[in-house]
Amino acid sequence: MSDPTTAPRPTLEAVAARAGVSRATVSRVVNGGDGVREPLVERVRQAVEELGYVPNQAARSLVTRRHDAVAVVIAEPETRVFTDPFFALQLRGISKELTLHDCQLVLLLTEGRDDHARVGRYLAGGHVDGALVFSLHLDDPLPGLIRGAGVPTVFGGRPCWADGSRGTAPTVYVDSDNRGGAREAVRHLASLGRTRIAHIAGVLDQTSAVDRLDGYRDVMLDADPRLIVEADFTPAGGERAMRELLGRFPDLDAVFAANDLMAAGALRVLRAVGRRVPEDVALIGFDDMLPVAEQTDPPLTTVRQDIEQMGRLMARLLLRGLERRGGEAAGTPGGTPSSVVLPTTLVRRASA
Amino acid sequence: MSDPTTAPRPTLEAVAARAGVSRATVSRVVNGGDGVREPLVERVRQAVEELGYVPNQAARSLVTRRHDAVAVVIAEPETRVFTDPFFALQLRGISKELTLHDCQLVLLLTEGRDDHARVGRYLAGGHVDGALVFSLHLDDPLPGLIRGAGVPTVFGGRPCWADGSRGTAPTVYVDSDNRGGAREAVRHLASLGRTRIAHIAGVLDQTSAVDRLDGYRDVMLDADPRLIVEADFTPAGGERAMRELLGRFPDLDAVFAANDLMAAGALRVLRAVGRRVPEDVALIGFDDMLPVAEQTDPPLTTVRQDIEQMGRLMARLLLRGLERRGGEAAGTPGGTPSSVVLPTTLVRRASA
DNA sequence: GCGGGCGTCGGGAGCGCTCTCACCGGGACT
DNA sequence: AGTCCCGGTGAGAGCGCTCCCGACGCCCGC
Repeated sequence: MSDPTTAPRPTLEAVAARAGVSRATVSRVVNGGDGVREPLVERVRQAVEELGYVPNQAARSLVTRRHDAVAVVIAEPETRVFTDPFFALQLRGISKELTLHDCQLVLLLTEGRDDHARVGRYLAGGHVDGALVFSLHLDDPLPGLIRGAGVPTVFGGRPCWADGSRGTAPTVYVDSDNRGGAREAVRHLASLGRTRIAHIAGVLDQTSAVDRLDGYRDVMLDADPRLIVEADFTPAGGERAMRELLGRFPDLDAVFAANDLMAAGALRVLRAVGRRVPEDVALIGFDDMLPVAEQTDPPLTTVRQDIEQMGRLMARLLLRGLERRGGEAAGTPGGTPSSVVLPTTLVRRASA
Repeated sequence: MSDPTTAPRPTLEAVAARAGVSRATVSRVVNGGDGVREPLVERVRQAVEELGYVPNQAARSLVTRRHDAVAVVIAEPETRVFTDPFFALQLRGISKELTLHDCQLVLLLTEGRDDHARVGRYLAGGHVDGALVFSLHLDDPLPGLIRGAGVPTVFGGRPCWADGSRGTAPTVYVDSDNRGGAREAVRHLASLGRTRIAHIAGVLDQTSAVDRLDGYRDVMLDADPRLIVEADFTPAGGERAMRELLGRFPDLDAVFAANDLMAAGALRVLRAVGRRVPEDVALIGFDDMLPVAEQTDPPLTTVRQDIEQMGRLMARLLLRGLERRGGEAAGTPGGTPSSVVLPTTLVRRASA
């Protein structure tokens, strides 16, 4: 706690008095200064400076119905998903972009049903201009709630319903090219002369896991389906899956895991049973989660996605949509911002 | 983007009309319903329900001068520090506690000087009721700015000035017992019969690094100062430091690293030069950063801090301070909330 | 049976801002 | 020379809410 004597903050009125102009003029200057002659602008600026005037956002919002704030909703931050730097990087990207536009970031973390209701109410309450939503699971009710709330929204990661082209309003999302990345990884394994290539999939109620699996399948057109094991994105899950796979196919010579954590688990099992990586079994992960991918022995070859960039893009898309709204109401050139899929890159280290 | 036709949200007035009462009565019901007779309360509640009324926070703030929102300021989220789940967990703890009190979380990430000014302006602008601030570096101007802004604040981690008892206003912070945890780690190494115990310190412009070093010194009272090497909290730094130490003391038999990342780096070097862990050299880290500590080989013995709990506590302390303010203005029993230092626990795995 | 007090309720002012509109002056045009 | 127009400025209304205060019962006590 600091200063308990809350000094009364100067108001527009006070600035106007000091500058010898009307409230309206001060307001104009504060909001860009268009239509005010230079000498007056200067006088007002100085008064603002001297008084340390800061606009009262509440009063402003009351009349403009804008808040210069967007909500970032992160659903179900279980320890597992929260443990990786994914969201931190997204947030950083989002924050940078929002800052550029003088927009605040209201963070909403949810877990469990009642939280969903709370978030729904908050968004519907019109406290923010828009929302950036991360919802990982197929059965998550949150996206539906949000669409109901009528708040402009951009999703992080392709939401589940966005694959079938429903008759619904267009959903804007930013995702990385999970499928393409997976394809590249598997192709790389194939180019190494590997033929028995297994896949440790993530939880298949997430589009990212499904897409990576699809990418694998794109390349391994007629592979034995038993080469695919679904796990849970954790190292322990990766271990179990690896053991399972080794049991089924003692002769397998490559593994593509749907994330680095599972790859790390798989790596431990491989080493434990005496398989050399990459000589006997080549291994590729996904995410390029640095503290893991660089720390394994050997360091992990993996598929990198530019997570911070995803965040920036989400924010940019949302803001663009918002200003379109405020502007010509409709029909402005450019049309509705549409979804973006960012490219991935294969990072070659030692494991494949 | 969704529904472009923004439906006009119902106002207090509308609810009042529908319930056949006055605005004032609706307001009373919405804010707890004290002093309104039951049948009326019920009627109003129903009207609220039917109209889907949500209070306009801006209008409310305008008169109450409260915002039901606190800022979380995270200074300098360099990739290194942002890469570990530390902030994510803190945020989760903070979010949970704030949610309990119907309080919003405004996230402010900063990097660089101009950002500081921006944050200072924002806080001084009175847009939030309080602030939770994470500032890691000794020379960070942010804490000063914030104190200047006159916003109730709780710090995450002991700020640098809080050690000397200045005549300034009391600073409230939440920290974990870095020094005690370090002591416990080093004592554990000693109890294993190790005598040549080295310390890989973190960047010493952070109080956490300094405290951990102090804890080491508390136990190793007359150790050779050359057993201490300052590194930068990264795996690469840990590697360099380890090599340095091995050069100086080929006979060292234990290492306490100020975080898990450096411990992981040290571990790689030890293995590379053929030292067995823990047989030849025992190794302890700090943080219990799961994706690292559990993935190393052998798994890392380390000092755990309950990060989420720290977050919760910070929020609780701040909120308590805020309600004291709003309440009896001053002199309420209980006094100013004071800083809290949370205990750490030694997690024994295989490396020591 | 009557006055004071308390518990409920409504009226109204006003929080600080934006925005519309009326006003005013000067240059260009008829 | 008079009129029109237009850029610049000020006055005033009103955004949706809270909170103060005054009005109105109602019950209790004398």
